[in-house]
Amino acid sequence: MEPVSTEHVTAFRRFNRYLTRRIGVLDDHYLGQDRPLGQARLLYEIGDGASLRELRVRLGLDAGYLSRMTRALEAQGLVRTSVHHEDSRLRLAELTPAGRDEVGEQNRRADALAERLLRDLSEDQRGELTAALGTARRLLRLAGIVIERVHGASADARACLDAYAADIDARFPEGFDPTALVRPEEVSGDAGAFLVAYEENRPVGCGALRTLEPGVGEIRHVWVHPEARRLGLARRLLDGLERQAVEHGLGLVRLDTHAVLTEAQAMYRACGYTQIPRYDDNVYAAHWFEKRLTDGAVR
Amino acid sequence: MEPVSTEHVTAFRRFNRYLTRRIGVLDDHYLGQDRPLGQARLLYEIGDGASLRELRVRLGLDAGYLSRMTRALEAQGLVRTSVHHEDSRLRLAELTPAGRDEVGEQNRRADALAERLLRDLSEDQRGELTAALGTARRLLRLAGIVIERVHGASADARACLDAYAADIDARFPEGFDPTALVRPEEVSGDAGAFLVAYEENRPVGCGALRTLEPGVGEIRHVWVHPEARRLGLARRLLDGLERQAVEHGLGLVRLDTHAVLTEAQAMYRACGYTQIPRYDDNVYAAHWFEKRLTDGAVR
DNA sequence: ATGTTCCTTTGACCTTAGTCAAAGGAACTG
DNA sequence: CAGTTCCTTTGACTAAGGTCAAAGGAACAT
Repeated sequence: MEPVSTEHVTAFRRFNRYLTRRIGVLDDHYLGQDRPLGQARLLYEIGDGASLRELRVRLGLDAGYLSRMTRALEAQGLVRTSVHHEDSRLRLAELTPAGRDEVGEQNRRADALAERLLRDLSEDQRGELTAALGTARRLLRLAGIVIERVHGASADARACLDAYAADIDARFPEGFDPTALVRPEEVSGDAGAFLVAYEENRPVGCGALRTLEPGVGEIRHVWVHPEARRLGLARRLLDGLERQAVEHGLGLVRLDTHAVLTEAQAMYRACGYTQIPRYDDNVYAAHWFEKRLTDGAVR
Repeated sequence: MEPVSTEHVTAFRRFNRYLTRRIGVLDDHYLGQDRPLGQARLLYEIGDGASLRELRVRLGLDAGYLSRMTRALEAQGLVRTSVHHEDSRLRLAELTPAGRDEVGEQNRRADALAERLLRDLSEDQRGELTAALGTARRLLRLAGIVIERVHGASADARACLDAYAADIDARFPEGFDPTALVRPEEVSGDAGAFLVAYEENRPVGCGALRTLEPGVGEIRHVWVHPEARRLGLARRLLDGLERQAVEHGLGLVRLDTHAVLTEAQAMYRACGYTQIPRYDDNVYAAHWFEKRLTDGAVR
């Protein structure tokens, strides 16, 4: 891993310092009106309803503390609680109309604050700012995603593959038959690898590597959750799979793609893959690629 | 003023929310170690020494609260206080070596946090992020600067003109004689205008408008503090001065520039000024420009 | 010199934020 | 169905953050 140069660290910290000075302080106190911060945040987080358990985890609060705050909001008529239908240990919280008003007011104030901040810029400059913040957010999100190797039969792996299958079933004109997916044992242990990308502990992408023949691997099922697209995550997954291939002694990797996945093809080309003739009988494939990973290896 | 489209407001708020979620929470608790936040912030703010009064204003704290916190830090051996030489009502606080260590540790932790955040990006992506954050900060700073009309003899006006004079004295090969500056009454009331740009209540730029002859104004002394350059502030000042000109019934404005101020010349051209022959006997001027502000006026 | 303003300290208080442990009811496990 | 785990509530505390008013000393204005 290349070291992070101080230039970038400094730039990042400078920006944070500036932004917190400029808005962070105002933000909380101003937006929460005269309501305590904790309550304001809780109100906001309840949103369209959530169980206390969920809220506890999301906000990282002590159970007792949360219980009391919820009761306080209830006493103010902003929140209504009820018992979960199926699991009566769980308590659900939802906003009353008054609570919704309150959150709406919070949002209006935040908007007004942002608007006041942007007002003195020209429309061009606002566009430039929006673009810059978009880029920054995209990169920070990408930086926050961790990729881990999991067993092909793990719950997260299955969840990703299910989402992947549903996704391409909708995109391939001929649909997609889930039995064409890799079997868990093909992508686990010495046979291959399965990578899952996590954003804030939620799986948002995956990729599989299996062995085609000695020294030759195949990359399959590179998928990114719709909400995590356009971040550059697919490249990172591909990168991770290639590293896995090398570790598995697979100096050459191949992959195929469906005709409709044109962005994927462009990505593979950009990552050093070259088109080759059909190497399998995958009915969904229209293009085949390969990439040599280890130098000097003679086949 | 053009309205701010919701797109930009939303983008800005989304970014803020994201960043606070991602780092804001960690930041404070993590960086302050086991020291209370208030104390950690105070320590950081004391930096190379400051009076309690200054700190009170900067941090927006209650006098009693601040007094107690300072004493607490003093008791921990992190801060030393003394009485101001000239005004013995004021109390000065400065860091002891131990306090400096503590702040150093805070900084190291903040750096480490930033570094961990950036580590998983490629060097290219880090560069892109740094650039985006730089752009965002530049624009936010610019948006936070307010331009006000002040009297030409006011303290802020004089301070800006002094800085301007010193600045160009250093840049003009032949130096600059401050008696060539506009007189206060030329740029005040009906005769003209003096604008000062404030960033967080500190003057960071200025510009003057005076009447050359009926219907013709002259823009002079457009200056931006070195730390506020490259934000686009000069343009905003110029803009403000042109508006003042129109309000003063000056449909045509002229200005001159010194040969060495090439960026300024480029800016004037970009803002619609056209070069004209010498119209004054300013010994420092090498180029003369003018711009018509009101349509249809016949001269 | 005298009244006013400014800065800091101190005492008295209050709210918010957060922790810990005990306990009770519901669901899950074998 | 017995034991365990999970979720919530309650009581008992503590620390931190923050406010208000009174008071004393220093500087400033006239």
